[in-house]
Amino acid sequence: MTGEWSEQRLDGLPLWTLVRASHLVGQDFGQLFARHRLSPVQFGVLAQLAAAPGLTQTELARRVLVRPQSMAELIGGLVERGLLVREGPGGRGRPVPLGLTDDGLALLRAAERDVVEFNSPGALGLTAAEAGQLNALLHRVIATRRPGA
Amino acid sequence: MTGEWSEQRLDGLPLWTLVRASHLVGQDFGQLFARHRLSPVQFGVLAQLAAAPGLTQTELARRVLVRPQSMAELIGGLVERGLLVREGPGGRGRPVPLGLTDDGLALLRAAERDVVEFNSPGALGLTAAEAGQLNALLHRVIATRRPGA
DNA sequence: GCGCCACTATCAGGATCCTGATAGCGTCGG
DNA sequence: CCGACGCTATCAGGATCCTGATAGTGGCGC
Repeated sequence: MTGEWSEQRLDGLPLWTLVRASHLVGQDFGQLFARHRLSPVQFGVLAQLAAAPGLTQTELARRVLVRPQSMAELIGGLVERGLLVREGPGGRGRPVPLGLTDDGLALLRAAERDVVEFNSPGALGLTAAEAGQLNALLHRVIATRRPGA
Repeated sequence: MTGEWSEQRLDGLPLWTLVRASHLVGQDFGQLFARHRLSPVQFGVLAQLAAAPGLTQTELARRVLVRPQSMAELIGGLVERGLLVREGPGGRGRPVPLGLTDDGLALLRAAERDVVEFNSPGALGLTAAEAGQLNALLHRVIATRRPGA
């Protein structure tokens, strides 16, 4: 059981394979979003904000899985580019609702087109049915790991 | 087609789901490996080295998907802890073969036990058959994205 | 033999995200 | 009324990995 080590001992573990695959895919996502001068996380912020306008900074952080501290600088860049607006006075301890501008929505749609193309079954090396299966299984894994939402 | 934005527009995209799932899983992997005072990448290095002793720093970097520059510090830590040995004189432009010590192999096995447990179908919320399917599909995605190896 | 070249390791600086600590706001019980 | 508490935003410092540039090694053709 604990004989010689072989590389294949890890190949049968779905979560380890998942992380390796994501590492690869994540790099490509980075390049894809860079064409729109966005980071993957920034794209996530835009998407969340389009679905639920008026989200606060911390709430947004929860949804894209980063810490609230990381949001400040990230959002600052988007605001400077006119893609987001801070609504309300803001300030040290006051919640700041964020909103998407028209430019922000337009950029989101443009980036989404690329993302959809990038996810086409052909680009994945899978059939449409297999891509659907993969997606469903991944959602199950997420649901198991995040009982809340 | 470009109507109102809804959050579900991204939910059907396998690669985007993949990255989100990996984000979650990656955090748990980090905690898991932290119990052995390892980072996920360091575990990868140990595993690669167990499978193929004598690998050079750059070759190792290629296999664990980081840049050679990131390896120096990472390996330094492992050498200081006596898990790895640099074989040969080394120096500025000379290839430095790395090797695993007995302690390194022992730690690798201990960590692997945790990883296997973490990957049990129960922990994934999947049946064994589904876990196998997921793993196979992910390997297909990796293969498509890395025609070489 | 000698310069060119592919490769390796390393230095320097930057981007991103983290943990821990600090400060302002609003509510709710006493 | 007011102090405790929970929440929000922010500051400070650190970890990790990146790109770009520098330096040493060994092989190859001329």
